[in-house]
Amino acid sequence: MTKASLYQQLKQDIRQGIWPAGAVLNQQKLSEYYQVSRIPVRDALQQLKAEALVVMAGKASLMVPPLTAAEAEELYQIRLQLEPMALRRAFPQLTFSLLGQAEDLLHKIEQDQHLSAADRGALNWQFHLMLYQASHCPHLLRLLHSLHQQVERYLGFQEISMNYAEISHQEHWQLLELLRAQQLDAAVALLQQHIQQAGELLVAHLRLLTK
Amino acid sequence: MTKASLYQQLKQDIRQGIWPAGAVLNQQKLSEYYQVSRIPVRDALQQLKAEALVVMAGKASLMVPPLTAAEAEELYQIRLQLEPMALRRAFPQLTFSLLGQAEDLLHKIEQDQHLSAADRGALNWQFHLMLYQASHCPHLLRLLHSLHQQVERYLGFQEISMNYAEISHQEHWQLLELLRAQQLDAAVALLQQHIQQAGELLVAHLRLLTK
DNA sequence: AATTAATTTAATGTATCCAAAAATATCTAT
DNA sequence: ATAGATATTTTTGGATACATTAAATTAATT
Repeated sequence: MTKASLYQQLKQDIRQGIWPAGAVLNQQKLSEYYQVSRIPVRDALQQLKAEALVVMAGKASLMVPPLTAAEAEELYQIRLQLEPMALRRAFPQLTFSLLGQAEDLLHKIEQDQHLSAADRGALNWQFHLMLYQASHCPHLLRLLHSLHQQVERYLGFQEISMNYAEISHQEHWQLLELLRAQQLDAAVALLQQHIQQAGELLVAHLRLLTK
Repeated sequence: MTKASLYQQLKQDIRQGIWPAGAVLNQQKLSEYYQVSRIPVRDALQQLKAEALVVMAGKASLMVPPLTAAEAEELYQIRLQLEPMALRRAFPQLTFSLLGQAEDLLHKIEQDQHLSAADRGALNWQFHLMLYQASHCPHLLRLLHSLHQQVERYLGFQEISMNYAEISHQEHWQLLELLRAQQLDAAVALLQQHIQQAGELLVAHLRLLTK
């Protein structure tokens, strides 16, 4: 288990609930669990902390942040501001090659019926990223990637991702069509609606759970 | 030199050009310079890397990222999307106490004529933050803070910060007035103009320098 | 009985040492 | 002389050991 992969592993394990929301992550436990010394654990935690995938709990300890409707709402609002921007900036440099690669991803999602929620989520994000990366805005892409990782923690709720998968998928095809037809404004409008809708669905669900 | 302060110190020293853009930061040099072992240096670098205040140079080495017009433009565009959002979300919870504290900051900037560019920048940001923090959006505030730190690296160009200081300051007073008068839309419009103008000034200056 | 102070326990922070990897310099062959 | 390969040096990554600080338990006092 090398350093970069420990970071990846920890992140994945947080997503998958091995270290659930609210769990306190101490270096010793983690170093025993992953069979490494505390040093790489610290490095990984430091990185995760900077991305807010773990947060301070008390004065020196770290924990997996709890899931709240308020946080989900905030994250989606930020995406709602930034993703349209990414699409607009990518648009002039979108090539048919990129659009084709994006289409390939959609086909892959359609064909593999037995995808886990996590895998489907990853592919969905790859689709979005494929479009955005033509923007050549490294900071923006980094931010969006980070936001998406935080949102991903909420997608453990199977009901949501299942309910959402179909609408979402259809809208992805529409998005591609609009981009092919050079209809930027319509594409952005669709994207906004797409994000807002997903956010509202998630928040509504979370509010039900916590009441 | 304790851990948290080493991180702060390094960040400040990068801002102040002790480690200039393009400089390769190796752990040994830093640990000698700051008279600590490599471990806290590594921690600090890891954190800075996650915030993109240092970037990979080659396969395993880190460097202070170069300053480019393209990056500055990107950072200001992101701010332009997020800060209006922060202000809108803060607005309903803005108290006269907060507005008063913001006003105090403006007075402080006015009175201390002999402020360094860095100190002035810090106070300016505190002013903005004072308004935004009522939004109670931790992620948004964290993002904005991070963006601001990156932008700060560009404010070493004295001409810019001087040229900009006066306009900026006047607009800050206007912003406060509009908020006191409950004119949210006008305040947001002013804020947008304020950010865009600052961004354009900076980018124009950078393009001149690199040509 | 409750609250605070003190002591113990546990966790984090740091230093030194060793191993692995990367960057650099050197050497050979064309 | 240059390109490639090899050896050397430098630098980063990781483990163990120690110091310091935070947390928890216990004891003492009101």
